[in-house]
Amino acid sequence: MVAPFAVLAEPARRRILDLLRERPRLVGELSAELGLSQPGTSKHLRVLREAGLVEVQAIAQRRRYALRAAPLAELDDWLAPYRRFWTRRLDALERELDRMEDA
Amino acid sequence: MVAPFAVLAEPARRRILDLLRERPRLVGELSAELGLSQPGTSKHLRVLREAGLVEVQAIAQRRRYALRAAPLAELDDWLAPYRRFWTRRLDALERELDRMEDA
DNA sequence: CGGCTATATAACCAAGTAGCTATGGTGTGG
DNA sequence: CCACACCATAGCTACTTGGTTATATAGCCG
Repeated sequence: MVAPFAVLAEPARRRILDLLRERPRLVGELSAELGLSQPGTSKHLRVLREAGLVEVQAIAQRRRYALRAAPLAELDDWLAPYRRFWTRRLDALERELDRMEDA
Repeated sequence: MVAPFAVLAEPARRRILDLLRERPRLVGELSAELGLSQPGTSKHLRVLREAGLVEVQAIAQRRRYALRAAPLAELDDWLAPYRRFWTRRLDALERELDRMEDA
């Protein structure tokens, strides 16, 4: 139940979640798509599992991993109070772009 | 221009941003509030600076650090496609809580 | 100018970790 | 029931990193 920040610091793990967002996958599929060794993939999956970010379904000797996005809410909560800081800037940028289009 | 994920994996750095969200601060203030050594604090500030998450203003021999939230948008972008996955669950939870209140 | 304050950088160390290969466990299918 | 496929874990290594102390740089003030 480590904060998801540390878990998501690893690009490979973000990539796994991106893939699972599409549909659940077997370890072998993930390993192939990541271009990573099978044990390496399993290690990342373990971290994600312990963080509650994925759930496993056993199908014979296979393991189907699926996304569990709930813990990401914690990340969103941390982010929330910052949102107004950059939306302002984006608004300013948009106005700037609009001005450039006019010219 | 490292992805902000790795930068924010460190609790001390998230704490720094939280403090700067309130108001800009000097290194000494941050060091004190974090309970960290001054060099340690400076090291974190360097990482945040290189990630574009803070900006510095020199005042004599002091350094006033301020929040620059723009790079957090990248984090928000990554998070966006996941949002619908847990809002569903939260909605369900809310309905459940409403039901409990009624009882 | 001399000493003090504020900060950055350097050098070092201990701990964590991501990758690998090797191996173990388990269920399938021929 | 046996050889194989799928996956997890163990064990190793190289690298990264967060913390420290020591030192350098720079500006202030008496």
